[in-house]
Amino acid sequence: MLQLTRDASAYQHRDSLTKAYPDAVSHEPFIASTPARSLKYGPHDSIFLEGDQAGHIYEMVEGAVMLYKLLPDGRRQVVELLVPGDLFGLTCDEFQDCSAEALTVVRVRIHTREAVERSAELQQRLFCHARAQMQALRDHAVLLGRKSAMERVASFIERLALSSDDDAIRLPMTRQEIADYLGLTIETVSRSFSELRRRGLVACERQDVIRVPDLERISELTGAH
Amino acid sequence: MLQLTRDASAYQHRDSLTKAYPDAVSHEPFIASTPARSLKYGPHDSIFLEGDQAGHIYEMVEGAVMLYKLLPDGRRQVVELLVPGDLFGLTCDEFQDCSAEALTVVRVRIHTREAVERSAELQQRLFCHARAQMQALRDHAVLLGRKSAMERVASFIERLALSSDDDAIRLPMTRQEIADYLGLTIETVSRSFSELRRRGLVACERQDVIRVPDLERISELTGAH
DNA sequence: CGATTATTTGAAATCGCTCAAGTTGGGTGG
DNA sequence: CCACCCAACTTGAGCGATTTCAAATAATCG
Repeated sequence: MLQLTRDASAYQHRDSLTKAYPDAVSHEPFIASTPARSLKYGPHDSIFLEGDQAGHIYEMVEGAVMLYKLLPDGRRQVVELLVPGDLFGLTCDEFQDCSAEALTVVRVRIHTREAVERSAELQQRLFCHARAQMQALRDHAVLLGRKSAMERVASFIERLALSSDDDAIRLPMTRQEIADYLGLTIETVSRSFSELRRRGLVACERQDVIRVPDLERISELTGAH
Repeated sequence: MLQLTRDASAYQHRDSLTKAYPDAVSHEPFIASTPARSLKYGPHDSIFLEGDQAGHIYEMVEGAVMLYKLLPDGRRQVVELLVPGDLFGLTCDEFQDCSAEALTVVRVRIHTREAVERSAELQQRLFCHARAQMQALRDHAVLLGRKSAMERVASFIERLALSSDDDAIRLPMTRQEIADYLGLTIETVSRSFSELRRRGLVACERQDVIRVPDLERISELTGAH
């Protein structure tokens, strides 16, 4: 039976957004019992689009995926970043309410609705997962509604750094994708990174690999401390 | 068993944010089977605070509630508006991740976690409800991250108007609360309303009651059409 | 190595914010 | 019932953070 226990563990293993290099971050299957189909995507591959028939449940095994929505004039807002262990694609509706695109090489396992309906344990984890994602969305609403550009970028780096076990943090997204996630323009994101570099708070090895010598000083800039 | 069916009905009855006057919008119990405790709050009463022990599940029966988060320096972001039929207060964690405050006179029914764990039908509705709230949060992320001030206000009015059966729409929130919901300042919200009034797109009877003669023209301003 | 794309930087414009008065309106008590 | 009061709202002026527009530079991939 679905237990509404105080268990955040289902959302703890947020790792591979951050791995310096996306070498096989394997992840034990979320849904062990099912003969699930496995799929692989390359960077920038579309997984599904807003409005698509919502068929099954995707379980992240490796890589990073973004969920985004578009306005008719082309403005884009990235609403979620997904890493191994995360689930997505499940709606109560008939259709997807946002689009999903692979940021890196991505492996997902695909489960049918029926498989989910059969497994009580799965339902519980699914539910807790939804709650955790909701918490993340609320935090993101605070970021989008109330934080300055620098605070947004610092929050983003802090999140990556916290979930990284490596010293070098790989940015899984282009500047444009980061901008669309943080509700900024690409130029503002770039300027914020430059400013942090100038201040010695981040070091860039390559465009997409950064080092954070002192995470504490980044955290002070997030607005949440 | 928890059915992951394509059923958005659990989230359809968004009504009383909009009733011109909050006269007893009664709502059939979401959870019929439980001997649930009922509670009443007045406008601006706090229901719980971020960090409070997360005990039970609240079911909205009457009125409107806002969920919000604060940054340490006092900046506030309203992350959700709740109306009869909505559920809140349920976390996977031990603690509330945001605060809840009554906007109007509010009646809620309170259920224990145990009661929820006993009812399969309830779990399903709870789950679908969480999905629907998530969709709302994603839409709100688009608003906060990508829409102009006028587009935000128009989106807000459109939402109220769509869920209103009356011609007169009662704003259940002060300008400050609207501002904190839309990620703006109180002055910007006020100026946007004035601009809409000047253009004849809304008429104000009182500060907190407006009329929308032509909803179509408001919709054109939301950025989503 | 060259072409192409992504990123950075600069300068100017703009939208929304801040600060500072006014104004309105609803409620209260005389 | 009216005058007053207080809080909520509106309006104005100036400022500033972020965007926009335009190049320049750097990185990536054949």
